[in-house]
Amino acid sequence: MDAQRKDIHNSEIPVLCRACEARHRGVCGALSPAQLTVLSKQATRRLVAARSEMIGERQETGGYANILSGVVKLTKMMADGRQQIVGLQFAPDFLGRPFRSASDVTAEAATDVNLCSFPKAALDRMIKESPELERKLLEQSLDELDEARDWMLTLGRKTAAEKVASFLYLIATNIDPSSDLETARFELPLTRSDIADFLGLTIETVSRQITGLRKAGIIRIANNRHVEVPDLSLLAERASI
Amino acid sequence: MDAQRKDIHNSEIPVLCRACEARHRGVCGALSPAQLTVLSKQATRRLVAARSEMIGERQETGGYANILSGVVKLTKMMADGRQQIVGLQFAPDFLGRPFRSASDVTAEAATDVNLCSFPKAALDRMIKESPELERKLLEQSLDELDEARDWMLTLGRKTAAEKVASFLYLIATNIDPSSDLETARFELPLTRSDIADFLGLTIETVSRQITGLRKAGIIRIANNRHVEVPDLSLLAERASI
DNA sequence: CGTGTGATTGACAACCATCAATTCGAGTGG
DNA sequence: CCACTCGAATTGATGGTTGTCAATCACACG
Repeated sequence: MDAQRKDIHNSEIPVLCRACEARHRGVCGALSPAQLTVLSKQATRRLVAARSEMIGERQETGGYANILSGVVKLTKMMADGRQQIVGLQFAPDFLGRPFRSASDVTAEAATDVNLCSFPKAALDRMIKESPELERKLLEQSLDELDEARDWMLTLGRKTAAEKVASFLYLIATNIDPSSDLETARFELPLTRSDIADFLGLTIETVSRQITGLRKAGIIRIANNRHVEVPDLSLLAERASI
Repeated sequence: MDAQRKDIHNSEIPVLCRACEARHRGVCGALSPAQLTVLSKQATRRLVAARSEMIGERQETGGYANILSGVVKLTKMMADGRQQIVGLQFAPDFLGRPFRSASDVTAEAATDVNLCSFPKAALDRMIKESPELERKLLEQSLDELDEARDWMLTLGRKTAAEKVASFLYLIATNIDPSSDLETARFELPLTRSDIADFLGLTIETVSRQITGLRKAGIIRIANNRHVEVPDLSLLAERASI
């Protein structure tokens, strides 16, 4: 254990991790090269197809994972089938929950998702050893809390038009690769049905609001999924942000 | 044996802390008697009157505090005045945020609130020294995240009637001292206006739904604030929980 | 008694959900 | 290549839930 820490090779980053974003912006940034080496030996890369549930990634047979690419939606469902998306996670977010969870959330791949996943035990051990890692987890959960609360305002107090604009703005600022802060261009990671479940609306209302934004020139759409926003500030205005 | 140890060392617990619930269920449970002593010397007890903002307790001149009694509401407001309560905190919750906050939340006393507050620097130092404390903070923030997500389902997918029932159920299970899990009896900590802001409704709708529950015999109300719930399971049913 | 704040109740309108029909796009097979 | 199918998305017509505006009530306080 301590011998490993002092290993003369400990400045070498494991191959698997070298190009990984999680090492910079994600939780792995809290790990030493030696710890990364230990963890990477137990890590497996997995591709999860869009629309498949990732139970087993979370609660029960709990494992943890970093999102390498793609979008994961966290959903809650009522007994009668009503559904609400309570969170979206993007690369390089960390998936999975230390300790028990009071509430039941289902994780599902919204798009094809690449994961780097670890056995629960391995990471739990590492959490105990490394306060830095725990700090990172605390920071991510505080960020998620902020996001959840921002969205509560959207759900509780915004009109359908504002909700849809808010959603597009959220996606634009989270996925767009070009992101010059003026314009955006991206593929929607969610279906209309997903968007409705995220916004607490119906698919018909979502569709009508999107049409409204398109006719107003705020957005352009091709193939139902490809979106262009010529002026993000106009979109933000529609979202009342 | 552990209980015995606790009793023996009880004499080392600072006077201020002896009867404090935060030592058992709150973050102070993570501190050693020595740490408690250090912290308690810098702690001050404060009474905050209902309806007064507790800015200064959070972000800017940030301090931290434990809630000893009362209810604190966390609110967000839009530029045009629309408002949403994004969280309620009860004793012995911890108030305040380590690190910076991405979003702006205002804390306000819903009822008269008793606080045990510390200077930011003192607790920040202690966080660095004590992984246990950081762990407690992580656990509380994960709990808050669960609560926020539960509430997102309520905000996005429940009807006005279900929302009001959900709210009453939430309060009943958080405040009622008798709490025999069958019946409940309590003082509402929020005004109708607060309830509306919590549920994403108007005060009129809240009032109508409360009247509906009263006429259906699910609840009894006196003085606008005193509520009795003869059968909590009936209330849960109305809330679709 | 008046005044003020919070809560209730009523009448009406608006927004969004529901139900239904149509269009669009991507596969599939004749 | 076209016809067919299937799911997703759009569009339209209508109704219901909830918001808005307004009046009244209840209670506390000067």
